[in-house]
Amino acid sequence: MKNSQLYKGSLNTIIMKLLEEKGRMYGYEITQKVKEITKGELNITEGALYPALHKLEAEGLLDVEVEKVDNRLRKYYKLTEKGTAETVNRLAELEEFIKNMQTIVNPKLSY
Amino acid sequence: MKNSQLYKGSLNTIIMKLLEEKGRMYGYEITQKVKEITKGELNITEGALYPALHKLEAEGLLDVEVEKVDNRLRKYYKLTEKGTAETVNRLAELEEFIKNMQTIVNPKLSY
DNA sequence: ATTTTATACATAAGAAAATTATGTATATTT
DNA sequence: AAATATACATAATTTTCTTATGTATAAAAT
Repeated sequence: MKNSQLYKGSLNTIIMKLLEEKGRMYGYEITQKVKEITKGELNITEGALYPALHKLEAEGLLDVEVEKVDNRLRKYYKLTEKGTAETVNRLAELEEFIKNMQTIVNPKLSY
Repeated sequence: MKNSQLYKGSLNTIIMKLLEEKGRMYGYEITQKVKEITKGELNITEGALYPALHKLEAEGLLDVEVEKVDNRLRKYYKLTEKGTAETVNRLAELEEFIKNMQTIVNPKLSY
């Protein structure tokens, strides 16, 4: 894994944003999608992903539906109403975060 | 503290970038500068800052000079040669990270 | 035909990085 | 005189992740 520690704390936001966009996804699908989007730069580990999904579900932000496809189990996750509302906040936070970090990296461009 | 969890993992990069820019800074000054830059959004806690500075120093990325100003102690930190070189890498990682996160938030703008 | 890789879930042990709480001390403001 | 600001520090705990391991089926490669 060549993930820099910068990604720490961003996993929940990433999951929620993808679910907002795609409607529903299963765990493995999320890891592949993120790998694709980041051109292989961010590889979400299973040890991080599954506990994160379980926690979001426990918090009432995600709903899960189990399906069997090709004789293999899939757990499809989607945002609850509460999760959808919270996603708005998380994305606003992310945009602020990006803006702030850009200001730190390149203070000249910030006005 | 209203810090979102997104900032987790970015403290070292923030410290190093500020030191690259200002030459040398002391701990408290760093917290104030970051608060100013982010318009109060990011408040670095002392419990995070001081251990981080000590670790960067132990890794040979920072040098420290103790000074007494107005009868109060200040520990001025600056990048070592190794630290300056490493800062280049960290900033490149940060730019990649920001790019990737932007792609996730706004997939339409990414091509 | 058998081994490896891919798909698909899960959890436990440990590490890393933060929060929260607490402590010391001086200077300034209310 | 009390509260806030400046300036450092660390210990206990929590959060989040990595690493390692486990189960099981399907597809691809040797």
